[in-house]
This record gives sequence, structure tokens and C-alpha cells, in this order.
Amino acid sequence: MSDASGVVTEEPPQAAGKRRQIRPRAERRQQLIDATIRCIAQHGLSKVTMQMVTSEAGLSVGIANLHFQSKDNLLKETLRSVAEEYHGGQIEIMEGSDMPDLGHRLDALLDFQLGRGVTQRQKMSVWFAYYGEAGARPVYQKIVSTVDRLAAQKLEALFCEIIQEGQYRGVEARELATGYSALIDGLHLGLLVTPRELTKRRARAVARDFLRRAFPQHIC
Amino acid sequence: MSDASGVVTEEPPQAAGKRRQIRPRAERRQQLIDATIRCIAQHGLSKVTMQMVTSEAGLSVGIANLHFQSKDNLLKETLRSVAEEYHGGQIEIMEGSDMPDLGHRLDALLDFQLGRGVTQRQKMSVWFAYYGEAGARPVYQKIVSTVDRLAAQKLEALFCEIIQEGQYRGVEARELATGYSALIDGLHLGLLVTPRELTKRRARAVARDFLRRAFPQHIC
DNA sequence: ACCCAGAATGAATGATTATTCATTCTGTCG
DNA sequence: CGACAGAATGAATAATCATTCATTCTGGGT
Repeated sequence: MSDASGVVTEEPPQAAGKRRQIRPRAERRQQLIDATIRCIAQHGLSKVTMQMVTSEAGLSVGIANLHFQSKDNLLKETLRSVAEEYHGGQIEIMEGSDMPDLGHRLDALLDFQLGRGVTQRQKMSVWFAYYGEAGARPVYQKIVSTVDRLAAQKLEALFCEIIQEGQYRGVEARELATGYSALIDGLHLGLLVTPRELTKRRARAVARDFLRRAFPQHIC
Repeated sequence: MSDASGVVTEEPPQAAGKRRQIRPRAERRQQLIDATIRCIAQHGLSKVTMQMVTSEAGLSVGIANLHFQSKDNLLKETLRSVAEEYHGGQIEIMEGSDMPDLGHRLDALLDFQLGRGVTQRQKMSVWFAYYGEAGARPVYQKIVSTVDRLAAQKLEALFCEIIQEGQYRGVEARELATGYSALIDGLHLGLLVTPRELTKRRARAVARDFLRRAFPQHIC
């Protein structure tokens, strides 16, 4: 069968152009990490296989071990990537020398933390997949707590500034920062697990409420 | 070694005494669920095997399939058990007709949510292991959201009562309940992943702070 | 035009695992 | 006491997966 048409181009039906391409190491690594993120979001961390990841990336099975040595390492690097992206984004906003108004900076932070679209949801999935394993895997704990600590410090510093500026009494920056971080994490969880009950809009309102109660002059 | 004393009673300390015992179905199921919880907490959901669970329970491999049909089902039932225990406990306190003082009821709730010892930590581990997979597994979402919804309603009702009693202005029970639940979840995460940075004592202080800001007359 | 370092491939391998089921054992009831 | 229902066992099975590595192919350098 087939070959009915005399001429055969070189594009076999399926995954189309199969021409082998050679790309720099860094690019392949990122490509594999991205595929891993999509796989975890779609199938769950415990169901991810190397086959799955490499075919999602449109590459051959062997390549993951070529660039990451082992599955464990690929997963570890994927977590590191997600963690650094998330916390890096936050930190940039919090430092934000381009945004002198502290209230606006808070707003921007909140938007970053609870905004975005589908991509964000994927990242969230990954984030919590690792949290789930973190209790049993010190490596994950270490990666997360390293970036976490830095973000927490920046947040505390930002809250300190705000407290000074607003002359707020009876609030402690450190405690408030812990609470706010926990609140955001909890809202992410809610968005992930019970999207029916908690919309992104409502999550934002809840977080804003928290900030308003603490810093009434800075949040409208 | 051993057998130094001539007589052998029938309860060798460890898993030694291999006498086969027949027990009712319900008991075996609970025994396996308990073992599963311990395994997940210790090794992580993605590393749990049937061998591991059954040997942790001190039983033979085949028995898990005998009572739960499949590994998937065992995991599902384990989640259901943890979810029901956690939410059941909360609900009992919130309804607590034995505790007329609403402030005290809040305190009791907080103690339940952030109290307890090692056992609690194990349950937390399990809880979040499932959250991590929930994004990819509708079955888990369903189990969690079912119990979650009920607890959320009770919490909202409790907050409503408190708002009435305290004549609080500018607070909405529903939004506050969402925020409080998220906060507690987030604190649990912090306790699990960054135990160095967040102690149970501080977590309690943070949660209490949240409540105090909302209901100043009810929380000292 | 040709070469070759090393990137990419994927069939083969060996290890791990869920599940089955023939067999063994237990406690109960007649 | 004997026999039996069905609970429990664990060796065997079949399936899945991570990892290896001999081979193929690419693209830049000469």
C-alpha cells in the first residue's frame, strides 16, 4: 500500500520533519526542562518517564541522559529552574527601583504572584509536585529553601519600608511577611486543587484584603 | 543468640513471630492505609511501592491487592482517609456546641490545625504529596474538594457568627474564610518544606495575628 | 570538497514493580 | 474432632522503565 503517488518528499506523516539537528548544550537542556514541566503538569510527577519527556521534547530517549546524566538530576534541575524563575521574578519586582511608590510595588507583586495564564498554571503544578516530595527529599528542600529565604528577606525589607512610611503601629514586618507568603502559597494551592471554588479573581481579592488590613493607607 | 530462655512466648518483639493471623477486612484495610501513610511520609509518593507498604505493615505482598484491588485504589483510599480525618476534626470543633465562647472555638481550631506532633507531620506530608498530583488527577481533586467544600462552609458560618457578635464592619465572612484557609495551608507548606525557617510556634503566632486583625475583640 | 569532533539516535539490557493465583494456613461451626 | 470457607502468603509473571553504548549523522573548519 501507499506510495500511490510516485514522488516521495521527505516528510513522513507523523511528527513531520525528522531531520536530526545539532544544537548547543544549553539550548537542549532548556528544551528538556520545558518538556519536563509540561509532562509533570499533565501527568503528575510520579508518572513522568524519560520516554514521555524526550518525546514531548521531540527528541530521542537517550538525549536526556546525555545532557542530565540521570532522571533524578533532570528533575532536580527542573525544580531549580522553576524555583529560580518564580522567586527571581518576585525579587526583581520587590527591589524595583523603577517603581518608587511602595503601594504600586505591592500591586505589581500581587499581579505577578496571582496573574498570568495557562503557563502559570503549569508552573504551579510543578511547584507543588515538588513540595509534595520535599518532605522526603532533602535535595528538594534545599533548593526551595535557598531561593525562598532570599525572597522572604526582600519581602520583609519591603514591608519594613512600608511600615515606616505609613507609621503603622502594632505590626511586625517579619511576621506579616511570613503570613503573606503563606497566604499566597495557600491561594495557589486552592487555584490548583479546587479551581471550581476559587477563581483567580477571588484569590487576588483575598490577598489584597490581607494587605489592606495591614497597610490601609497603601492599598486602595 | 536469642532463645537463651528456654520458653518461647508468642509475641516476639519485632516483626519476628511469623504466625499468620486472620483479621477482619476493615482492620486490615486500616492497617494498610496506616502503613501507606508512613511510607509516603518517609519516601515520597512517587517512590512508594507495594512491597514497601506491605512489609511496613508486616504482611505479605499479595494482601494489598486482596483488600484494595490495585495500588491506585490503595492510594486513593489513603487520601480519602487522611482528608476525612483532617476535615472531620476541624468540622467537629467548628460545630462545637460544647464550646459556647466563639473566641475559644477559634483558638481550639487553630490548635488543631497547627498543633500535634510527629503524627501530624506525617499526615501533612501525605496531604501535600497528593496536592502535588492533584493537578493531573481529577480523582484526587474530587476527593479533596468534596471535604474541602464542607469545611469551608462551616468556617464561613463560624465567621458569620463572630462578625455578628462583634458587630465588625468592613469584613466579609466568605472572603475571610478563604483567606484563613489559604493561610493555614500555606503555613503547613512552610512547616513541611522549610522547617528551619518556620517553627510551629511562629506559624501559630502568624495565624493568630491574622485572626486578631480581623476579630480584635475575640482574640486576645 | 572532505573530514571529523562530538551531538543525537534508539535497540538492547537489566532492574524494578504491580498483579496474579496455586497453595497454605486459621478459626469456626456442626 | 474434622472439615471447610475464605484469609493470607509469596513465587512466578508480565509489563514498564532508566540507562547504556555502538552506530549514525551534522555542521564547522581546513
